[in-house]
Amino acid sequence: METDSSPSNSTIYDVAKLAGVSIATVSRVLNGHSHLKDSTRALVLQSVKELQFVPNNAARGLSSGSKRVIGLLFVRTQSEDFLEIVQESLLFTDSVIRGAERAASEQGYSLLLGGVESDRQAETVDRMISMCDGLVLLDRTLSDREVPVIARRVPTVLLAGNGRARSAFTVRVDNAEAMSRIAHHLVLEHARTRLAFLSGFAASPDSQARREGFVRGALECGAVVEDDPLWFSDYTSSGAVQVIERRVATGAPLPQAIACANDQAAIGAIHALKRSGLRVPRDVAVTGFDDISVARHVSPTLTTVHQPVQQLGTTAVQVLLQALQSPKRTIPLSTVLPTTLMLRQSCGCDQ
Amino acid sequence: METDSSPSNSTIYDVAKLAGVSIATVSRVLNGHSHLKDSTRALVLQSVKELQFVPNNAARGLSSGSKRVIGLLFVRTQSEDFLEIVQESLLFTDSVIRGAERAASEQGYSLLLGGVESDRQAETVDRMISMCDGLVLLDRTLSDREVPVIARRVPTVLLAGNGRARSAFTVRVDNAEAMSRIAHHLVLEHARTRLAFLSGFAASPDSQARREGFVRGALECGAVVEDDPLWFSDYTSSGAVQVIERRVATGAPLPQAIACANDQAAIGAIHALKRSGLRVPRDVAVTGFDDISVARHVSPTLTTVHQPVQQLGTTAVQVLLQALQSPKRTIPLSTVLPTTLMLRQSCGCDQ
DNA sequence: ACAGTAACCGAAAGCGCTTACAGTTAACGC
DNA sequence: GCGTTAACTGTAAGCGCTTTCGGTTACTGT
Repeated sequence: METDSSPSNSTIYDVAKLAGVSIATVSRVLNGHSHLKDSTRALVLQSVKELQFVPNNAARGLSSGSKRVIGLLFVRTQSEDFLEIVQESLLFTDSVIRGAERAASEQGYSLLLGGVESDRQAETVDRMISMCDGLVLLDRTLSDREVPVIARRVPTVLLAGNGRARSAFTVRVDNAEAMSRIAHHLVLEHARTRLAFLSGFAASPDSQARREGFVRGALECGAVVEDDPLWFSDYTSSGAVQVIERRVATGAPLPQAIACANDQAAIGAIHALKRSGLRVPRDVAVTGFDDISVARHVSPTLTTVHQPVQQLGTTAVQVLLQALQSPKRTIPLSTVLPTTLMLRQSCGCDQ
Repeated sequence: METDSSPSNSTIYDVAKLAGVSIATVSRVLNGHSHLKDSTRALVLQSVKELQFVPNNAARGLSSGSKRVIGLLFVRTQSEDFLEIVQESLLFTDSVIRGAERAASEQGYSLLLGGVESDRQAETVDRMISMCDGLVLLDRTLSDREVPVIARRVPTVLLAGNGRARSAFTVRVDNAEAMSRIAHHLVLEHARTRLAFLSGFAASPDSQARREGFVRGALECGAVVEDDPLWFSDYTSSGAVQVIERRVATGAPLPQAIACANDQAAIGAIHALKRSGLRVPRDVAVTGFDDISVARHVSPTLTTVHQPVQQLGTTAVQVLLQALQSPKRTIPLSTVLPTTLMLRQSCGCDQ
């Protein structure tokens, strides 16, 4: 039993003694119960202030069963090198954290951070479980196999998954729907009928959903999407440059519009197209996804899809807290947040 | 007493019963004590695995006095509007958070986030104190008056303060030293003798320290720094533009070099100078501070000072953990991390 | 064979709270 | 005046761990 290094803080007993009441009464005052004489309450509060008393949260948690902490698990990027994609995911995670922290704080909860590295996963997860009332998992932090195991042990919300998981609550944006809207826009507003989708990692659920939505949207308007493994890339600008160069080298006429899985790729694609002497959007329209901050500063400005990133975090926490506070009431298993189409120059709008 | 919503987790008693030992033995196994028969240890570990037992951290904290949580207090930006300066401080805080989380995790601690809004300060602070073994305070999260009060109640590390606080441990970069080096560089390498410093907020300790170091460095080399209230600004690009415009309007010959309190201001200054028909760095050299990501992409590329932001977070946590773990040993009250001069085009280097 | 010792383990006392339950008092109606 | 109720407050039993202290073995050496 090691003693606190700081001047040992006062306890509820000290407050009770000073106020001349029982600890039960102090506790009731602290927790805002009714049926307390105003004079008693005032007396207790006075003593609390005098002693600078702050209840010990560990004791509180132990006794009440609720620790008032929720945990956020995310992938901790290994190194500090600033590859584009790392930087991007960094911003995404950070914004989610901000949103989550705010939402938790609003309800008197705190947010505990758990960065997961591929090794020592289990350790971190166990630590988080032991400390939190519930968890928010960023997508792809844990493998699909593990999520249900966790979810069975502690209330869990999955963030930005593909929405298929039925083991935990899910909060996400509708990637497919957004891309479908882009397809419609390109076909119906800009009369592009030969299209292509530049994918991110083939294994990425986000990329898959975006592709799927785009193809569906295109078909709905009678357009076609090139189907060639050539179009699979890796979310980076340089990856996109390569794809465009190879595609140009085939000699076949290019599609009239290229939708990219994210903004970085779109920027790379535009760059490569220009270098091949093509005009964007006149010859080829290009769109992105994410609405990163430079999207409105490149030339042409980039048409893309804006995700409410902070709100994803906020909503995840709100769903989790609801689940914690009313386990009985059924809460929708999946929450979908709306995206916003940012129509700018690269699709042909806003010239 | 509310019951856990999830299938009530097993306790140390369950493990003990299953293994046929006492809870004391289980506890000892869990905490890696010696003097345990190997067979007993194995038996207990087997039971732990079987029951998926994870010790309740609240109970642990209550009993041992150490919660294995450290808290990070930062200013929560109010709105989601992305003013330049907000964006920048956002990145700074986020990087610190990343660094702190990593360092905490490495020692088996978790990081608890506490975003402070101007109202409801006390509430957040109390919550953090009640949950954490120690706190890291980002600079200017709390007023100077409050820091000592907190520090007296719980071990505290101040991040990026001016190093004057003697009430708590401090981790920071040496703003003054870095700016002094810049002054030396401008004078000795580029032969600029008439200089100016474009300040941030007048009240900002960072800005003050940077100005002080710059002036000192300039004097050391026999150069002079313009001393005119005109040069006080607000860390923003537009603020810097105004300053330059007013300064140009005076008709007096401009200084040969302008050191700015941060990169945003430097970028604004360069913009304004160019618009007035001046060449950077030929006519006027300009430098920044922070090394934001666009610094290497503007034209001319920006000479500036790079801070090890993640490492600030990491170091703060390490100092705090040392203080927690060995309260007896004296730990240096102030830790100063080195900065790196990024010499690029805007000072005249690297043409 | 027996004290002495080391190695190992269990009993039990808390850590600082919350809350069920059991008072105690004051006010009220008849 | 006496039961009845409402409004308060106190007593005490835990919550699930860690750790002190002491007890039980199982070896030593003689």
